[in-house]
Amino acid sequence: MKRVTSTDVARAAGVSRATVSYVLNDSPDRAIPEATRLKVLAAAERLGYSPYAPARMLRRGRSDVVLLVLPDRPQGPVGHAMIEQMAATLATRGLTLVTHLSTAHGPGVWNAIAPAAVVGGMLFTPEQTEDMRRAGVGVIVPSDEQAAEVRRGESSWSFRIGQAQAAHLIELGVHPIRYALPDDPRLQDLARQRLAGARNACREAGLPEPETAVIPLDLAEAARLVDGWSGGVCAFNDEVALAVLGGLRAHGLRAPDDLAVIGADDIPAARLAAPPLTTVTIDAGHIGHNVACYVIAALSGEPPGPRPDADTIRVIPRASTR
Amino acid sequence: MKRVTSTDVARAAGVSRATVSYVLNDSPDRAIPEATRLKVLAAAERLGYSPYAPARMLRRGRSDVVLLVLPDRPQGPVGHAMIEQMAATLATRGLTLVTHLSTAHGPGVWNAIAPAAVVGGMLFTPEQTEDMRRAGVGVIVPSDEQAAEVRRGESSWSFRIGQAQAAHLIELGVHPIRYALPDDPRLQDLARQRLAGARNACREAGLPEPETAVIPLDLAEAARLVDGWSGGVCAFNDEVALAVLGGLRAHGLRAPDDLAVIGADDIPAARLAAPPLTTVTIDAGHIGHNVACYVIAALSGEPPGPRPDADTIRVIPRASTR
DNA sequence: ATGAAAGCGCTAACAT
DNA sequence: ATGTTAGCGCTTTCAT
Repeated sequence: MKRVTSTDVARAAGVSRATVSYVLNDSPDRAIPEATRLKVLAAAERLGYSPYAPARMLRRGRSDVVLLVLPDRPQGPVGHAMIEQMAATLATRGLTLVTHLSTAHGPGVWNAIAPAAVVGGMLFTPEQTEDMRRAGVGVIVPSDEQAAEVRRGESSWSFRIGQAQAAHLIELGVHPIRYALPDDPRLQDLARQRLAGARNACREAGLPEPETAVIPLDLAEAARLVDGWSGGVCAFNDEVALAVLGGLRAHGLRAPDDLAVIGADDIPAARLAAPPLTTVTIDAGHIGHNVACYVIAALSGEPPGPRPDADTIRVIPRASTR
Repeated sequence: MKRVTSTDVARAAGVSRATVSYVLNDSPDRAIPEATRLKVLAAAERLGYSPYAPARMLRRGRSDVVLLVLPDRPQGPVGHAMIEQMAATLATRGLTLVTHLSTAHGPGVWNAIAPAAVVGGMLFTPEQTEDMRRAGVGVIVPSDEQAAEVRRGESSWSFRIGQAQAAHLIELGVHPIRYALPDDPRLQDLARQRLAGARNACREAGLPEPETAVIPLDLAEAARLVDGWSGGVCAFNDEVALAVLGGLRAHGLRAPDDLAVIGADDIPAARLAAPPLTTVTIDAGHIGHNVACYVIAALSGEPPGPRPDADTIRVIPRASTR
């Protein structure tokens, strides 16, 4: 299978390679008569020509690819919607989004695809950042400053999810408040951030720190662990919340009377649980769009736009609280 | 931010660019004395050199990137494990896996990254295949023959999942058997295949075709729709199954006594449901590994290996049947 | 209005 | 054992 090059198109159209390039990129300040234009376009179409990306990149010194590096954990519907919206927004500027799981097999992906920008679904190590810089990546998200904010626990969406959960329980006057952690090692980073948010909400309300417990996704174990609990519990996510609900059921108890339970992420199973699970959700599309806009701005050297609004997080009250 | 090139390394090491290239790719049948080798390696390390992918691709005429194109629907834990394992296996051969959502914003991704192979999480249109060929993609999965098999409903894993569900119910002597479909439009293709598998199992057992019903992920709706059902139901996936279970509960009925329910995918919520949900699961790691091996073989021009074994699909019996 | 030619960074065939 | 050199396919400056 031989590659069709711009030379082929030039020959077929009876013009030079330069002219082909001008037409196909419709270069500004270039006067091409309609006749030639059409000839070239027709030839390109007929031959099924598409410029070879590596050569184009090499010459122009930049790429139209944005790389999203995801942490090694399944993306639920939220993550999916985020990626989808991000890709859509980037596409409006001719940018293509590809993703990669960050299990770090082999060396950095950025070397393999030389993207214009890299967006992290998590924080990067300084070595990684350095490596990306050397690979010629122009824009890195989160930037050093953004990463620092997250590390200080001031800004991440995860933090605010934890906050919203606890705030909801506090508003309901539930007490004491506990925090149920996942046992999956891949979720520990996220859990730390969400927990920090919940702690913060308690502190601000003048309440004691929530007690924490690791709840595996196993009915028998969960039942054992929730024995004697009362008040309310913020679960790391909906799955952990379902485990708590199940543990409760095993004792013949139920939410919210015996224990108020709030989850996070609003997975489909949440609304179908017994009882339906109160949860916290995040406007994934909005976030995806925002990130994409940030990348686009940064790539064109513009100053970073305003921070995304705070109203992307919402409690969805259902029967497991209230 | 200036790019570090092999010229810089050559200068720093006091050798030619060719030597640098030889050392870094440790080219076979090239005798490089240890002394030079170390000098070059040290210089490269110190300067933080990494070869520029586009230039390398241009010269070698091939890429080390494999592109996985996913259909526009959230990947559960199964999809995630599959991708993860596939990436791991590919990495052992120096191949990097990147993924892309196939919502077809803009033109094909393959033009943007010129991958060595493209693997589809779904079928490609003939136009897409043609486009990929022209973009120089060497290996395409599914191949035309594989795609034809899937279209004939003979081979896809989805088909076999449906089959396994119905077979389990049949073995239990449950009757009649229904099939519960999802209402998410993004799942219709998959649903068709799984349903076909269930139909096939019924036919082979000499049973009538299962009646179908679309069950939205909403308790009230589900309750209305399952009213009067008896026997057993194969749900498209665990979420639909949870809706059925919820609908049953609303009538004060329960599985398996009033209706046997079997799901698919074994999402975490399945084992936490009331009652715990019988489901069908697939050995994602095994599949990911197989696909990767197929790609590796095809890239080296070898004949395609043997078909993956059939034992990657398993019923996990829990309380909602039996 | 169009073409000729240089060169992006890299590898590999061919010297030396 | 190492260096010289010719492109890979593309865009773009400069000439015509």
